[in-house]
Amino acid sequence: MTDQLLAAAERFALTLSQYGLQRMTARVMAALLFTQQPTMTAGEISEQLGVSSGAMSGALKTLISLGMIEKVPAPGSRREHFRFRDGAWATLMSQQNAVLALMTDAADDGIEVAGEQTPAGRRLEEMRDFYGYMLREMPGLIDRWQRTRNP
Amino acid sequence: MTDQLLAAAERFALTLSQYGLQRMTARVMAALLFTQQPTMTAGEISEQLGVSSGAMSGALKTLISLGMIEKVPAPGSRREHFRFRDGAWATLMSQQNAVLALMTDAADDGIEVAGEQTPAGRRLEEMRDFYGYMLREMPGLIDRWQRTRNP
DNA sequence: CTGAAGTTTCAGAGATCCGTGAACATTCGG
DNA sequence: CCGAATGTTCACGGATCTCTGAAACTTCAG
Repeated sequence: MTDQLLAAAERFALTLSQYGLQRMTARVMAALLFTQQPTMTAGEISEQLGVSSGAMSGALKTLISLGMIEKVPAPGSRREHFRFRDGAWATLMSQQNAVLALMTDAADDGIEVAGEQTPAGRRLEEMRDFYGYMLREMPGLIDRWQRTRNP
Repeated sequence: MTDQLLAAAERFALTLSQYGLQRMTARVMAALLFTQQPTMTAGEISEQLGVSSGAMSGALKTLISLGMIEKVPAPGSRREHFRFRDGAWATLMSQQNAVLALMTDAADDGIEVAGEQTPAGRRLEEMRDFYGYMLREMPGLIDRWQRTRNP
């Protein structure tokens, strides 16, 4: 693993962490994305990043729950191996749908309290309509991408 | 403004802040979204939320730069009035395109360093392809929504 | 069954982030 | 112009979040 590749990985992690992802989670994701090995063990990652095994455990758990990485059934001797999942990015984007649904619901709640024919009600209706639209359209969009991959 | 509406606003702000938005920014956004007035002044918002004017200034600046709210040219007497912008949500979603572009670029960088015919290169190609696809599709998606609004 | 390697959990230290409050700047009515 | 009302900036302190380190737990080879 060249220094240049390591540097690119860290740069990427830094960017991600500016967009809401925890720093350690971003670094671990980057490590698994940029490594030339097919998989890495928790120990390898924590050594490469120079962080404790405790931090590893947390970050790996998060990434698994996000559907970005997966445990690999240990080929032979050692312990847990991890790898970046095929289709991880599409999975990540799909999970945004939950957020869209949340926004739609929040708007509905607000409309109920505010009343439809009020300033707040009208504002909330625009919000509900927009997120409702996105919620209907996104799954198809992602689906179409997946179909171009696996025809 | 009923207590019930205020409560719904705070609940909404809390949700937003769990998804990356700063707490204060989320609360101010919620106040302007849920108010029954057409506009609010900075003073009105900070009083309603019980926070300092300093915090207001920062939050309002952020929301303006995000394209979520706008200054209203002061109808008559007082100072700055603010209101939630028409089409704010679509604007917000459009700004995500910058993130998509960033991800695409990061992948390109990585591929250049890693080489195409390597494990890292192939992983990064999937990433580049996915974000490239989203980047091409999103503007049209949002455009179509805007066209249904203003035919 | 035993012990070593690996992993998870968690309390607390350290770092980071955010809002306050006050000083400074700006704007507009008079 | 002047000055009162409003807006902005920023250093500081408190709140929050994150990582470490160590102890407990798990798993597996022998």
